[in-house]
Amino acid sequence: MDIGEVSKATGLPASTLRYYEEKGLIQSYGRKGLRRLFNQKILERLALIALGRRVDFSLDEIRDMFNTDGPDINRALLSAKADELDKKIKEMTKMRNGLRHAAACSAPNHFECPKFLRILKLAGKKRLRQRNKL
Amino acid sequence: MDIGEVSKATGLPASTLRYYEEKGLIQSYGRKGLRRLFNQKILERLALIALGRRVDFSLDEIRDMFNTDGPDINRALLSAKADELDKKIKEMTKMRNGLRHAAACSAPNHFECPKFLRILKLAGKKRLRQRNKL
DNA sequence: ATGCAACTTAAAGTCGACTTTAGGTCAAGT
DNA sequence: ACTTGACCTAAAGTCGACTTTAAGTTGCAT
Repeated sequence: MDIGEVSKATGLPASTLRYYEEKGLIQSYGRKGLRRLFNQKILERLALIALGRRVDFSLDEIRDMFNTDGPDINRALLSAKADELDKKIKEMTKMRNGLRHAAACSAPNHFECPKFLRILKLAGKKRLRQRNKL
Repeated sequence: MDIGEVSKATGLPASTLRYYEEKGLIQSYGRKGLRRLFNQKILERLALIALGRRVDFSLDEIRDMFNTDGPDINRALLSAKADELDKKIKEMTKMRNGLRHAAACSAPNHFECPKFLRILKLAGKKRLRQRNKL
């Protein structure tokens, strides 16, 4: 298939496909005249790249994950990436819960609502509490 | 507190704080000469901004979420953001599971391993199966 | 054989989120 | 009074991920 077909199939502009090739994320299997030729499995790879982008991997990271040279290095990289995702999933979950509360909350400034802040685990400690029991 | 203290307390460079002020994400309560003066609660707000950034909100989005003018508009925005996060959490979970498998998988090309692709729900359908039962 | 839509390249431009630079001001310690 | 380090502003620069532009080439339908 030529670049236009890949573009149509994926929704990505041809310029993006050329850019991805230049960066080493995809390859064409040859040319017809000047024109790049891609085979079917590019579509799967592009879907994978799109998913990677959605979960905030950089193009360089994605390219590295495709590189199967050092198998252990790759394994470690994948693991590290999984850990990173795990951390982010937790933060996003916390934030989502906070936002759900804020959207339902009657307080006029969500962002000072103690419940909201507690959900986000921001500033739980009351500072300046006068005359603390000693 | 002056900008240097805020910077020390948060780890953010002063230039970033000025930039955030310029963009309307934070305010100083006044000046001493030229120098901005911030009060304590800036720290909480900056922590919130940092969390927002971590979960991929843009500065404009964060600023909008702080704006409590149209209470319903704000509510709708928060809800929409929560939905968006939910969607992303699901994608990230899928990707994390895929990566965990890939890191443990014996196959040399993780990215063509059918199990991996199935976890990511990419390309489940075998195309070109010859002589299909009619 | 001709036309032209779809391709090609290299280089410049854009956008968000900052950072860096250049040149200036000033509060506070000696 | 003087120095100096921390602040100030406006403007330019950087980085990643593309997009746009300008100028050229070519497969294919007529």
